[in-house]
Amino acid sequence: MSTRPTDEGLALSVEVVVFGVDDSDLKLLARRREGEPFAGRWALPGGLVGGDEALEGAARRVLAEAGGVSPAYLEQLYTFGAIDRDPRRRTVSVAYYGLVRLADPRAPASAPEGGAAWFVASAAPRLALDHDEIAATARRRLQAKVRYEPIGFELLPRKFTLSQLQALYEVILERALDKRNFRKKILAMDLLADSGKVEADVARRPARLYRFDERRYRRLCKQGFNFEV
Amino acid sequence: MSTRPTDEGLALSVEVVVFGVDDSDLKLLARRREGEPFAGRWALPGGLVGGDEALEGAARRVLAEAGGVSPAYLEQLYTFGAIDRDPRRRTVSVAYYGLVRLADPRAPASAPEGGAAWFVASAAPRLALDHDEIAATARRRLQAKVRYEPIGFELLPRKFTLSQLQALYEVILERALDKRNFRKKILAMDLLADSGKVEADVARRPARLYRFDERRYRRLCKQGFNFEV
DNA sequence: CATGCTTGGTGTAGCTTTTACACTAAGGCG
DNA sequence: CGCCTTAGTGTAAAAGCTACACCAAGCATG
Repeated sequence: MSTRPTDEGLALSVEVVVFGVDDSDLKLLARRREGEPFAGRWALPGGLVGGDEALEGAARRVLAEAGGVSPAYLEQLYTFGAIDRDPRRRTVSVAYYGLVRLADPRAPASAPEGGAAWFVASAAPRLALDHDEIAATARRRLQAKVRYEPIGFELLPRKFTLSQLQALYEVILERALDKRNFRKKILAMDLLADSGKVEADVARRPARLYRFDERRYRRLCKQGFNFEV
Repeated sequence: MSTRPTDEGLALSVEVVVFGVDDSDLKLLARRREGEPFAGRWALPGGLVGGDEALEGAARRVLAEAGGVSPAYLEQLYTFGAIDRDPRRRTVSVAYYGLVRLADPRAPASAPEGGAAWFVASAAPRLALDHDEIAATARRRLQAKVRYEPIGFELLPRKFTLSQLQALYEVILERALDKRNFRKKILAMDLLADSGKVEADVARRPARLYRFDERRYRRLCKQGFNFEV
């Protein structure tokens, strides 16, 4: 029965798995490690939690530092605490996962700052420590959660077409969806507001642009509505 | 940007929410706090994580210490880290939740050891610190999870009747279920093995006793089967 | 300016799943 | 032997899901 006190060398950190969607790929943010061990290897953004810092605050801070990213959605994922997950010292890591709008002009997809880079999630390099496991857990969680909570919208620009939305779900869920059924279902939920506008600068029939109506969503939720795709 | 190093007074603990079902109530294990602050108040079993101790191991240890309980199911719930959640010092707490078979003769429902006691979950006393919030989170998680993973069986004796199972789901989900539809659905999944036996010592028509067939469940899962109630 | 190329946008029929609902069966008890 | 209690069973209507194919609109090209 192990009762060595906590402080004897136990460290607490956060790691953050950030997803974005660019065109038709689910992307993942990684950065090169600066410190030992595994300096120079790719890893998730992360770092120690300050003694007077909230956990989610620490997650946002490490993201701001690594890549200058500010996620539209951020949720605690799981806490990884295997005894030997870090070779230096016992480190317990609270993992978060987040979503960012890559298509937004404000978050240039290709060039995050500070040694960070976006990878297609299914073709990312191996990450240091147990970060591959953390990323895989985040991916499964995203896949599950996107089906019963409308968090997918956080990955699109504010105004989007139904085709963009469908493509997004197809990328995350890794399977094709029927166009008519998808549109029927989404529109029937009455969560999208028609912006009245259409796409510009496309060499084909332009599509209508919709917005996710968060007020209406919250109102419906109170009445027992359940999002599901 | 807060970067005080982790060790400056940051403590890591586990807290465990244990559920059991006795007759027709969902019960919750609590114990009286020994140390300050809030000595003598009811709280969740919990304690500091040893420097060389796994998180789940710590959860099992504190349960063994408080009440002598050994849960049939145990899962990490969430990590609570609000800066002021413990008045003494910054404490980050990894919460777990677990299920025990109260109806089992081996786990006497009424008399756990060591200052611990079972409470009907909806009528438990106020718990110290943020433990009410932790317990509420666990309850929501159990409610969600029981619907798409067959963990409810961990709360019943090994052999059980369909009425017991239905009553269990009604208690956890807090709503009535239709008897015929429930039986149809559960039996159609082909996860229960008829034990061939029936209840004894009941003053009415005795019901068939079933067992949950875990081998078959795992086999079906590999074929893409999804439990759902 | 006509043609073609590309993606947008729409309805229906069959099938599966879910819901609602009420009576007989079996055993112990008095 | 009659009564009490819970066990155990089927069906019909409604809702939801799946599969599937063609015309529309705008731009580009010759």
